[in-house]
Amino acid sequence: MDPNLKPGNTKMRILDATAELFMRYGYTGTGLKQIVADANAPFGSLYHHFPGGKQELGVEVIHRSGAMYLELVTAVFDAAPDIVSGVHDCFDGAAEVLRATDYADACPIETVALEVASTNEPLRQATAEVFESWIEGAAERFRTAGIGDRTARELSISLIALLEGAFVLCRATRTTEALGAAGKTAAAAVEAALRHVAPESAQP
Amino acid sequence: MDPNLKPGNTKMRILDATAELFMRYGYTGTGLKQIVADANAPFGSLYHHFPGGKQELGVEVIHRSGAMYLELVTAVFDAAPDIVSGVHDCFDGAAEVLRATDYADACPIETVALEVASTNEPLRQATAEVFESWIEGAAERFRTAGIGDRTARELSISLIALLEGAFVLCRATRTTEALGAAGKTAAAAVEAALRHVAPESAQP
DNA sequence: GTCTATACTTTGATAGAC
DNA sequence: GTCTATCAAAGTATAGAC
Repeated sequence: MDPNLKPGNTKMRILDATAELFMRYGYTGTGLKQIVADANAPFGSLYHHFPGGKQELGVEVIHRSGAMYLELVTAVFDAAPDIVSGVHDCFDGAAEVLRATDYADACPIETVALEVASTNEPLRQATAEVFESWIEGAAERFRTAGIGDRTARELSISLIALLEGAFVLCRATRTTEALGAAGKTAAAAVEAALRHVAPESAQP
Repeated sequence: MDPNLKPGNTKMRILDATAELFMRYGYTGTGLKQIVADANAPFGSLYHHFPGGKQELGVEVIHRSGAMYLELVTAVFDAAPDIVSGVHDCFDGAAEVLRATDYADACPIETVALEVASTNEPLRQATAEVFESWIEGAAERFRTAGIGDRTARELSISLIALLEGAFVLCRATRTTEALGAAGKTAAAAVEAALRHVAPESAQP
């Protein structure tokens, strides 16, 4: 880890503030002035730490948020007694966070991903890399549970799609109904995949 | 239908242009100047037809795009020999459109929904109404096939979440892999629900 | 109703003093 | 490295001639 990124650091505060603003207002909706205001940083230091301006800051925030979210989900799975419980915990936990933050904090990169997909190639690539890391992170876990390569990847993609799609519905409707329904479907999909695993290698 | 909305109409052209721009660049990323330019309309007529400015235009576009997309999906299902085929056709068709438009045209309101969820209440409400209409439209079809009320709604929500989530992944990665995986999971979920339907009332 | 010109604000970005 | 002042451009919105 970069030792220059101590908490309380100016650069660090800028990164954290940007991550939170991106989650709520998206990339285009977040102004640099609002970022430095929230980070209690002078305007000039933003361009000192990120000479590439908003885009460079955006790329760094995407990668950072993506890595943190992966860690978070990994921790939830590690704490769960089995994979299916882990899936439930993820969706339930997301619903809890969403409610607690007045339906503001869902996925840290989803909004940005959609905004930049057709307009900003470096940012688009950053979001793609994050999603790929999530997919492979989940797939690895499913393979360890004995699920075949191809199924593991398809299953991972489907779970992430269910989560991201539910985030859209929940934030729009200001309810957690969608996360509940999607969580059920996700758990069922994992159970179905585990049912096809040879019993001796199964780790439910 | 409002007879004033003939094709070629100024108002109509503004609505169409805005819908397309929202899909690619989102709400914040779309400027009014760009809208009137794409619609071949003078700037003043935008505020003549939409006195409420960008927000009023946005609400109308959301409702319009939502209704059109519902019609489109309904037509796909009606043309399919059975429900499971209909699900496959939807995901396959979406993938085809995405590829044909260089990964630009996915869901007409998803990006906007995420952008405005925490910032613009009238727009947020419009997106919520559209999603609710989609959910109930799908649920109605599943109930007709004999699936119970509660399951029909949960299934509908999950399918829409899978589709919206896959859109994010596909646009970010510029591949259609996610729509393929999500489509498989969606079809499997419908099949599982149909398996629990009493045989005499089943309409597969 | 159509269209042009313009007002006002905010945006991302830069220069340069300290 | 920190911080202030300012720039040019783009944003939404309005006024008013035709």
